[in-house]
Amino acid sequence: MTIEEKIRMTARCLKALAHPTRLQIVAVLADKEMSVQQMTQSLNLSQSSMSQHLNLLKDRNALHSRREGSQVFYRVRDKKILKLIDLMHEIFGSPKR
Amino acid sequence: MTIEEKIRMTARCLKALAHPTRLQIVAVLADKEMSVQQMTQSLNLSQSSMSQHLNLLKDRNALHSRREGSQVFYRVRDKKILKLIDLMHEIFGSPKR
DNA sequence: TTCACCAATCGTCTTATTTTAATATGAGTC
DNA sequence: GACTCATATTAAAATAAGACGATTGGTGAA
Repeated sequence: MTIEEKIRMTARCLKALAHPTRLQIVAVLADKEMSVQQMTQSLNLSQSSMSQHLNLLKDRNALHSRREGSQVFYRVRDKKILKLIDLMHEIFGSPKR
Repeated sequence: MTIEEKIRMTARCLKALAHPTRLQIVAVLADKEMSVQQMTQSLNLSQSSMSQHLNLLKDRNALHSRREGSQVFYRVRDKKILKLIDLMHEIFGSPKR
């Protein structure tokens, strides 16, 4: 993997987290797994949108999914992601405007 | 600041880093400051684009700038940002595809 | 197999982001 | 002031991302 590829890759993954809804998803999944419909309700978003966000996060290796019957449960794949978000708050904690 | 605002704020700052060019900028500025033209050359980008990316990063508190005569030098405002990027690599290091 | 339920995908509309070219500002020199 | 070089700003066009309804797919129950 060239350095350019690595950079594109990292940007791609950052982008996955760089959306309010997806940050909320990760926050909600911080300590438990949830089904798509549970999240659809609790974050008040259409099922379609929710599914797309979840799929994106999964594709970028942020989430893991598990099917149980007709439901699909998602959870955070790596707790380090939560650490990353904390670090974000720490760095950009005091808003400029 | 409500929790929703905090989340929007964090997403906003993550978005600032979630672009290949801006990641490169931060990487290049990791250990030194550089003028706009130096970066324009070394990253092979138009002056206008570079200026806009730099301004975005500055607006999000990621960079700091200093004018010296007709030139403007940029540097990373907070070394923690570099830590953040390292953590990114660590988490998303092994690409899925 | 048919139905009901949950999730994923598709098509489209809307909105946001990025790039480019053109123009403007600002500093230093003559 | 006029001129040059370095940055910044603006406006337009190109591209990417997001939302939502409708459709499709998969699962289990009757």
